[in-house]
Amino acid sequence: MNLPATEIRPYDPAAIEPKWQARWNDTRAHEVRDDLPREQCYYVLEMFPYPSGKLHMGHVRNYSIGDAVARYKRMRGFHVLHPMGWDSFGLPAEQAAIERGAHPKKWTYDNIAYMRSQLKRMGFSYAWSREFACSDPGYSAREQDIFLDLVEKGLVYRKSSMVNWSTGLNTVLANEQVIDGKCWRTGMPVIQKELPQWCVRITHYAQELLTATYDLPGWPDAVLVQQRNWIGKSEGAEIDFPVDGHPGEKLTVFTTRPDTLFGVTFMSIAPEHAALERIVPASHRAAVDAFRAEVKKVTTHDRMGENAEKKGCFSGAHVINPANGDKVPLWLANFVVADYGTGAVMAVPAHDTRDFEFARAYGIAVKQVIIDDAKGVDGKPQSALDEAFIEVGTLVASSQFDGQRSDSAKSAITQWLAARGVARATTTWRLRDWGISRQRYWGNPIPFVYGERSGAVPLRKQDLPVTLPDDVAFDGVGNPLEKHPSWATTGNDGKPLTVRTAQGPEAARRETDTMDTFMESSWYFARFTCADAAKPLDRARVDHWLPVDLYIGGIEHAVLHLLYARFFQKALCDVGYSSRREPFKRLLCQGMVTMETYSRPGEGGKPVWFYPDEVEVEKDPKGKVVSAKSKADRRDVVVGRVEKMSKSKRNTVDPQLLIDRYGADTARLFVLFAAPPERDLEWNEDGVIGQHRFLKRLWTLVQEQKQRLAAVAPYAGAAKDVAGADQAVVRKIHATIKRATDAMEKDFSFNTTIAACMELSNELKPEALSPPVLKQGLNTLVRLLAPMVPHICHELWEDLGGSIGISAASGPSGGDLTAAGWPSYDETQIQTDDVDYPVQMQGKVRARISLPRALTGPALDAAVLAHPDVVAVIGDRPVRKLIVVHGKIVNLVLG
RNA sequence: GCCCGGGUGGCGAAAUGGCAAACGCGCUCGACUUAAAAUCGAGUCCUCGUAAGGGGUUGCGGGUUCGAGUCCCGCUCUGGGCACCA
Repeated sequence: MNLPATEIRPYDPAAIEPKWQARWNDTRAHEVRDDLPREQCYYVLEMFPYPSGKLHMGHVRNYSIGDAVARYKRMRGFHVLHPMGWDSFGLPAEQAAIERGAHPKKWTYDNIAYMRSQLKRMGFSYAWSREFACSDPGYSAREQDIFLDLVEKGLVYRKSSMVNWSTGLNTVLANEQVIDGKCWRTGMPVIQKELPQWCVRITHYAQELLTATYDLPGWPDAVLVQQRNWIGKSEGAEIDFPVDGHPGEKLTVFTTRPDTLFGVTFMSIAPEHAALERIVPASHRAAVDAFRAEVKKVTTHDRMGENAEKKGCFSGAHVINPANGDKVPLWLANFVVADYGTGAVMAVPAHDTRDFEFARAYGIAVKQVIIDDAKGVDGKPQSALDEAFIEVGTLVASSQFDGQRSDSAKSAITQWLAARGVARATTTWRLRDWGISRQRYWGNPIPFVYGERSGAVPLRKQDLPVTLPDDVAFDGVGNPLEKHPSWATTGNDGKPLTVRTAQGPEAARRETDTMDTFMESSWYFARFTCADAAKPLDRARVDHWLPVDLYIGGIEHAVLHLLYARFFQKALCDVGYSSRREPFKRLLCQGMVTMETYSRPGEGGKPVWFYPDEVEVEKDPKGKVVSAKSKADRRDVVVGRVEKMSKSKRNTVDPQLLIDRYGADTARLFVLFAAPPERDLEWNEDGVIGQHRFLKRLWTLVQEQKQRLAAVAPYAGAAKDVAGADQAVVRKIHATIKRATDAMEKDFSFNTTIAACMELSNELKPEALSPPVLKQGLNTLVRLLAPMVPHICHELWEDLGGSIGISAASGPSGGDLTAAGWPSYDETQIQTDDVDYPVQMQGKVRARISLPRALTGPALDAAVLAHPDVVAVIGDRPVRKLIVVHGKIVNLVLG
């Protein structure tokens, strides 16, 4: 009894989506209290965005995943904390100021306003009352408080050191921000420069950061492994080598292979090493100075990158091997890193690949002291090595250690030297302290001042916050704060800035560097638990909500943000703000949204990028782009590789177009359906139409049936009490709920959840079903889809009378969809009475037989063998083996 | 070089060791329409065959198993991370 098409309300997302968004907003539907039992609470968080202008596809994917989880958990009866904010300090704001004169603050907050409206238009269920931006005084000022707490705890120090200097940004970068020797933002070269820096002592937590990675079962292994590699613990020994002809002078090396000590034939040392001043003889001074100058000229990448040439220079000095008294030459080497280990390395060409190459190049002796066990131990070294032997073996030519295996000899040799006071067992870390000084305006000021005579002094908490001046000029060179006429020298009271000393007030100048923006993202998840607190953090609420139950974001943050955040949380504990030492219990790393890039070489080799809609592409039959032309001038552009969508490379697709055309629900459904969350998603929106059709079909079906179903109670009985299509659909309903629930609980495979819902939808044929079963089917679909496509589901739930049907798994009952809850299923309702067993022989299905599910064991075996179709397959051959897997399959092995 | 992923139709992808290709896109045919769009129905891995039906197929080569896309060994291609780190 379908109604005439003209009377059916068409599916109009532009009408129903704003309607529900307004209702959620007006009823503060997604706010949450902080005082409910923790086991009933759930904290789900997506990495907050940098307000770059507008949402991109990666955001839409990230937040659609998070919102589906948040809404699902609410339907399961949890009190869900699902907040959103803005990582709003950062370089692009300043670039905008330089390029088009927009003030960073205005540019940033305009972007936030627009992006907030986009998030609301997507219908994401955030607790908006907790929203903040990192550049808000309420956040940045409290971060300054925390900074002073860290200072007091000894976790911040000032150090002059070689830093990564971005020639593009005129600022310092952390190691993590240097990619292939280039700036991670601009791609411009990074050089080494000596500069005073504020450093945060992340290395203090190196061991804990490492150990705890073995106790984070909710994190993907790939991320944990990356963090372990980054922390880079290596155990070995420091060994002192006296310098020949300089009594009292020694050079200390760090090695992980003390077992090879008797094979040392030279020592290599970093060109920057301070001891060189004292020990290089006059005869070699000029050569050494020339070498050092040459090394200093090139960038770290050119000096030590994968294609860098190994270069060395003999220092003229010799050192004495403490194990055997050998006098070996000291070489400067460009590949020795000054700030790892001790900046000097004992070189064993026979047992180290790099030393071997260096020895070959400079004609230095190779002395073998470890013999490959596999080649037989005859107590003599092989005549000549053609490559370094770096495996475990047996020691030779090593005095009293001859015959020991190299793994046990490590500690034996270390102890022997330690007893003489010339070596110590040591652990060295790859992880360095985090330099946070940035020569930039749009960041959080570092709350220090420099007294004229007394040097760096932290501000007192009552003198905080340090606020940025608004009247600054941007010309793209250096730090605008430094060039401001008065800011650095004026106190909060407007008077000249001073520090107190025993001798009275002393004129002072503010630190003009600002903090690395990774500082802000290192504790925002904690601030969301108590965004209204007067203190930086309210310990009770932080401990109530942390650790975040599920944190969702891009895999590209595996070592940057995710390591800093773990460190910061530990530091916050140690200054008293929390007792939860790990911030994120479970981590879901969504794959990147990728797309081809289009470019042309521009001035100075810097490419000029094109947006996808500025080019016309030609595809091969597989859909791969083979060539492209600019629409503007009809000339070819270079089709680059498929990579992460990013504004700088312009390979972005604006999600707003999708929303405007199909609505937020379709956009959400599509990004969830296109691939499982952790897989990279090469953008192609050909499939969007399928998701839109599905929603439209569901909509139309409900509109057509709602009057017929108005007074009908959904079927709530067992499958066996109905027949035919009804019975099949009841089973399907339970099976679908099971699949959807498993996906939500186990692996967030929304793509298969959606597929399961489509299958159920395809079976809901009104003319074949009784009204109660049809209503149960529609109710179930609406509830299962609600976390992913909330607007249409709320609307349809109303159309269906808001009734409940299958009992809610948990949570209160009522007419509201969220309160109605997630449907539960009954495993026994899924199974049919008979099982269709495929009968397999030699890997091929030869027959299909139907037998009662109740049959098991020997009775089932007998029934299989007696079945006429099986008898026919067997023929007159003997049955060597019969495997019957109950409920699954039959396999015959014939003679 | 080392450490992680991944390789399944024309495409996005499914598949607790148990009937490979569910679901969707695209495509073909049909219905509705003056027509188009929208919508609905049927078909769509390859191959032999008019058909019924047969054979083959998850990057390559081996192995374990009654049974392998799935587990093990070796290779290969590919994406990502780390890297003269002593």
